[in-house]
Amino acid sequence: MENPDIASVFLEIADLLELKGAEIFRVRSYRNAAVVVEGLPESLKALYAQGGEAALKGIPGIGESTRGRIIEMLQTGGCALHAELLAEVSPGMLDVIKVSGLGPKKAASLHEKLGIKDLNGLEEAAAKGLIRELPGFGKVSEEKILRGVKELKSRARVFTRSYAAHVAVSYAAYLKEGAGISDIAAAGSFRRWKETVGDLDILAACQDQPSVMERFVQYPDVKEVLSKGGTKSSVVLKSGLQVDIRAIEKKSFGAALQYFTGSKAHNVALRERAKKMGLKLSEYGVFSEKDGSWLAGEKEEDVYAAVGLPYIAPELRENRGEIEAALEGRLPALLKRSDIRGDLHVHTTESDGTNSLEEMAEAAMKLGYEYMAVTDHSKAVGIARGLDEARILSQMNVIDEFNERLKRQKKKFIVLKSSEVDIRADGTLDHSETVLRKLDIVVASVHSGFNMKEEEMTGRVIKAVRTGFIDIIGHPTGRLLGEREPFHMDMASVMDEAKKYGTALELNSSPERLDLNDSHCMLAKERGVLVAVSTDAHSTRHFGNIEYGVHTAMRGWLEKKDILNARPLASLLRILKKRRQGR
DNA sequence: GCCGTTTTCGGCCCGACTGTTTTCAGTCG
Repeated sequence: MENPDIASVFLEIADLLELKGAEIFRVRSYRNAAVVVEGLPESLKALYAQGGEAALKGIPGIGESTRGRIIEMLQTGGCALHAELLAEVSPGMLDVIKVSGLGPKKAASLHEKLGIKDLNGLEEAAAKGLIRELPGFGKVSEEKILRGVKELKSRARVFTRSYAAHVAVSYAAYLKEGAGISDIAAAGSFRRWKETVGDLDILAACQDQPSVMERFVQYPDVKEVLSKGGTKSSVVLKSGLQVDIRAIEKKSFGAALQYFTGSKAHNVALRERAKKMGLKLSEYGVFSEKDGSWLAGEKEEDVYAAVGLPYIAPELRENRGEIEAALEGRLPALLKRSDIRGDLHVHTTESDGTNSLEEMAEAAMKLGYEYMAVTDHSKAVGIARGLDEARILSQMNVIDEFNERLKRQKKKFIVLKSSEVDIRADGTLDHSETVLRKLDIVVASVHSGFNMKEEEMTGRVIKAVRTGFIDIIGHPTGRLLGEREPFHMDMASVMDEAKKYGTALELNSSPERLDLNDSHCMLAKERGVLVAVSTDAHSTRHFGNIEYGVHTAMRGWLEKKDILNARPLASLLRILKKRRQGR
C-alpha cells in the first residue's frame, strides 16, 4: 500500500464513522490523517521498511492510533476497522453522502426510514416520491436529490488547471463588464497551483454585492444554479465544473483572498494560531477577541502580519510545515519564472515536434533563454519517428552549424546536442555509447512497459542510471493526469542512485504530466538531487508551459539553487563536465 | 482521535445558504 491508498482508506473510515454517528472530532482526525498522508513527500512504506515504527513517529496529525493502523495496512494490506465498518454500514452509503445536499445525518435518516442502501435505491425512492414524506425533507429537496444523483453518475470529477484557467479569465472579464468590481481574483486550489482543480473559486471586491450575484448566475455557460445568496453563490457550468463566487467589501479583500485560497488545513492552523493570540480570523478580517475591533484585512500580507507571520506564498499553503517555517524564518526563497535560464527538453520536426530547430531556437531566444537542448526521441519510439544513429549524427552536424551561425551573429544562445533516449525494458539505453559520448546532455525516459512490477521498474531505471550516461531522467513516473496512473517505482531508491551518479530528475511542465509532482520535489530536495524544470515542448507554443513547472516546483518548496536549468550556461556546462569525469 | 507558551483533560475554525421550519439543523467550503 502506498500513501494514496492509505489516505483513501482513512477517508472512507471517516465517512463510515460519520454515517454511524461517531463523534465528529474522531471523524475529523481520520480526515485530517488522510490529508497528511496524501501530502507526505516520503513513502510510508519505504519509511517503515527502513526505520520501523520509530520512523513513523512525529508526523503531525498522526497519533498512536492512526500510526497503528498505518502499520497494520503496510503489514497486511488491509485495515480491520475499515472492514468492520464496511460490514456495519452499507458501502453504497459512501456514494449517497456524495450527493449534493446530503450529508451523514440525512443519509442515515434515509437509510433508517426507507432502507436506502445505495445510489440506485436513493434514486428509486426519490422517483417514487417517498422522500418528501420524511420529516426534514420536502418536495424541493427530493427533486434536488434526484438531480444530484444524475449529476454524480455523469460528472467528471476533476478538471485540469489549464481548463479552469480558461474559465477563470472569461468569467472574470464577464463579471467586470457588469461594472462595480474593484478587484477580482480566482482563489482556491487554482491559486495554489494544484495540478487539478475540483472547482473554481472566484472572489470579487465590490459595493453592490447582490447585483454581482445576479450577474454571476446569468453567465451564458451556466447549466444549473446550486445556490444564490446576497454575498455567495454557486453554479455548475455545462462542462460540469462548479464555480463558486464570494462578493466582499474592498476592506476585507485580503482576508477573503487568504480564506478562499486555503488550503482548509492551512486555514484551520492559522485560525487556531490567531485564537491563541487573542484574535479572531475570518474572511472579513482579523479582529480582537476582546473588543471585536477590526485589525487587518485589506491585504493578504496584513492578515499574515497580524498573526505574527511573514507572507506565505499560496503554493506553500498545504499545512506541510509552512507555518512553523515562517515562524522560524526558514521559508524557502521560492523559484521564480525568471530564474529559468533555458529549456532542457525540446522536440523538433526531426521526431514528433511540429516546429523546426530554427523555430524552436527563435522562440527560446525570445524568452530570454541562454540555451535549449534538442531532445528528439530515439529509434525505439517508432511512433514518434525516433532517430536512429545515422539521423542523430547528422542532426548533431546541423546543430553545430546552427551554433556557428549564432556565434557569427553575436547571439548569446546555444543549442545543446541532446536526445530523449529511451530506457528499454531491460534498462539499457536506446543509443550506442559512441552516440551517447558525443551528446552535450542526455535525457533518458521510459516510454514502454508501464505495467512492470515495482521492483522490476525500479531495477530498470536504476540500471539505466548506472550506465553513467544519463544527465536527466525525463518524466520520471510516466503519468498522464486523468489518463494514465504513474507507474510503480520506488522513487526514493531511484533518487539515491541518481544522487550517486550526479543525475538530475526532470519536472516535466506539461500540464497533463507535472512529473515529478510537488511531493517528489520535496523528496528530491531532501535527497540532494537536482531538478530540471523542462517543458517537453513539441511546438513553440509549449514553451509557455514552463509556468506550470515553476509553480509545481514552488509547491515542492524548491529554490533557485535546487534547479539545474536555473544555472547560467557556464555553470550548467561545468556541472555536466564534472559529471562526465565521474563516470 | 490528536494535542499542549493557559491544558495529560478538555478543548478542537468560522460563517453563508438552503429548506424546512417558526428559530434552526444540516450542509458546504
